Parts: sequence; structure tokens; C-alpha cells
Amino acid sequence: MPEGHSVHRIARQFGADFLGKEVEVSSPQGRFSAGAELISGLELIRSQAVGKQLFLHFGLDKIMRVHLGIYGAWDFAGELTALGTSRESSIGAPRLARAVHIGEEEKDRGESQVAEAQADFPPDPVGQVRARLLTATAVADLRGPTACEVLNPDEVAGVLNKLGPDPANDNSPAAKEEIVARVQRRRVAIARLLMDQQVFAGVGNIYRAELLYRARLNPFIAGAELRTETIEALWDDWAKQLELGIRTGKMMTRDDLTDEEFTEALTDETNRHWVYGRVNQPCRTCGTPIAMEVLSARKLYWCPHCQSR
DNA sequence: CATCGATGTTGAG
DNA sequence: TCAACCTCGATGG
Repeated sequence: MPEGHSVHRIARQFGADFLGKEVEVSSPQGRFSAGAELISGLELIRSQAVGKQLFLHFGLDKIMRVHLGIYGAWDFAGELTALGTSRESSIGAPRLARAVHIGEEEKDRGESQVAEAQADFPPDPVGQVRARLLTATAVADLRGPTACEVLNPDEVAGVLNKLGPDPANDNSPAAKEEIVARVQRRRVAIARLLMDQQVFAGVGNIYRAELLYRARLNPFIAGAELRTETIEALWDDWAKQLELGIRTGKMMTRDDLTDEEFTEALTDETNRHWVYGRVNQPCRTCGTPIAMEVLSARKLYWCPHCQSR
């Protein structure tokens, strides 16, 4: 799935273009018909991302929870606020007629699709659309989610209770203390803890590998063995990478590039990472072949030389 | 055109 | 530990 940064981008897109409006909710595919009926016509009063969870609040006690799972995605079309894609870009540019896809990868749809969306708004749903959220000027189609349901505040609290801190929402000293405690209390490899949403909410398989490499940390050291400063540094770097991901819409974890190389790598995913997806390719720092091992059914990539301790 | 694999989670066994 | 969930781009024939 899109890791935490994408979900925050999605929450911001809703915040910019759907907040304060009455939203017509439907389920073209049919599998969310009952839920859609509960919230259709209500005003969106809050758009919130926590880790990989999205909460759209329709009034105080009807909250739509969406989790994209491994291949879910939102397609936005209509008059949309451009969220920005460059390192320095600010979020909240003027609204333009656009079509945007936010899933594993985020991309603007081509000109033809934008023109089509303008000429014929709202567009007919294409394929399996679990949920459609429609205002007078914008539409959002959800496909392939792992979760899409309407909850009450108690149920939302139950979900939030199972999530660790998310630095995009709270990067306070208290949050840092919390992450240190959650890591140090576990005799489990840090590579697993990074993927545990009860510890690092929002981290996924790419950020996991990249954060470990950036820290030059051995993925197999148990949380309980890590020094406080090491965990704090990991948290600080996660906060930094997440913020960059939210700003650019891309997981660009390298910091050894010039501005031009950086911009170019944004459009070329083979160059965005230190170790992720690079099994047997030479480490960008020492040339040692990148190692890969399946851990809890997910592929972990690391450099056995740079990350030996 | 068929098959594979993916930035995830849940629940059965 | 593994299948299931259910989508789609990349890959191979």
C-alpha cells in the first residue's frame, strides 16, 4: 500500500476540496451500499490520517474509516487543489481541473483524462469502485481497499488505541518517549518493530528498509538491545522522511543527490532508494551486494557491510 | 492473453 | 505460517 505519506496526502486532498461540503456518497460496486447510505448527504467536518488509516468524519458520530491495504487507491477528479510535488512546494495551491491517482504510486492523469473529466462531470465510475464521494465540483473514487466502513467514535478510539505514534500528527517529546518505550520493551528485531503499526504507525516495507539503511543499523538487533539515542535518531529520521514524502508525494529516501539528480529521481523509481528492491545490486556506499530475506512474508533489504552493527 | 507480484492486514489453523 | 482479500502494472509467450 501507499505508506503513511500517501494517506496523509489523501487526507489533505479531502481537507482541501471536500471539507465543509455536503458529500453524496455511493457505492457503484455495491459492497459499501449500506455504509454509504449512513453518511450520504452529510457534511464532511474533519479529514484525518493516522498511520495508514484514513478517517473522514461526517458529523460527530459517523466516521468513515478507510485502509487501502496493499493495492487500494483513490482517484480524484474535478476541481482539485494541487498538493505540490517538489521539495520546497507548499500544499494548497490554486484549484485546477485535474485528475489525480493516489495509490502505490501517485500520478497526475494525462491531459486527455483531465479534459474528459471537465467535459463530463462527474465521470462514470470505471471498474470496481467501492465508494464514490461527490460534491458539486469534485469526486473521489475508492477502489480495492482492505477496509471501508462507517464507525462511531468509540470504535474509532478502538482503532487508534492499536496504533503507535505518527510523527506527522505528533512529533512532541512525549511522542518520542513513547516510541522509545515501545521499542525497548520488545525482544523482537527492529526490522519487525518498524513494520508493527502498534509501534511505528505509518511505516511500510520501503520506509522500513530505507530507515534502517539510513541509520546504518543491523535489521536483526532486538528493540530491547537498542540504545535510547539510536531509537530517537530513528524516530527523528522517520519524521523527516515522512514529512518529505507528504510534501513531494514520493518516497525519496536518498539524500546523496544534487537538486537535479533529486528531481530526476522523483520520476524514476529505480533510483529513489538506498536498498529497497536492490537485491544483489551493489550498495551505493560500499559496493557490497544488497541482501534480501523474507521476514514475516515481507522482503527485507539491507547492506550486510554498512549495516553490520 | 495469462501470470506474477506489490509500498498490507486479518484471521484461520 | 499461510491463505485470502481484490486491483493493476509489468512481464512473458
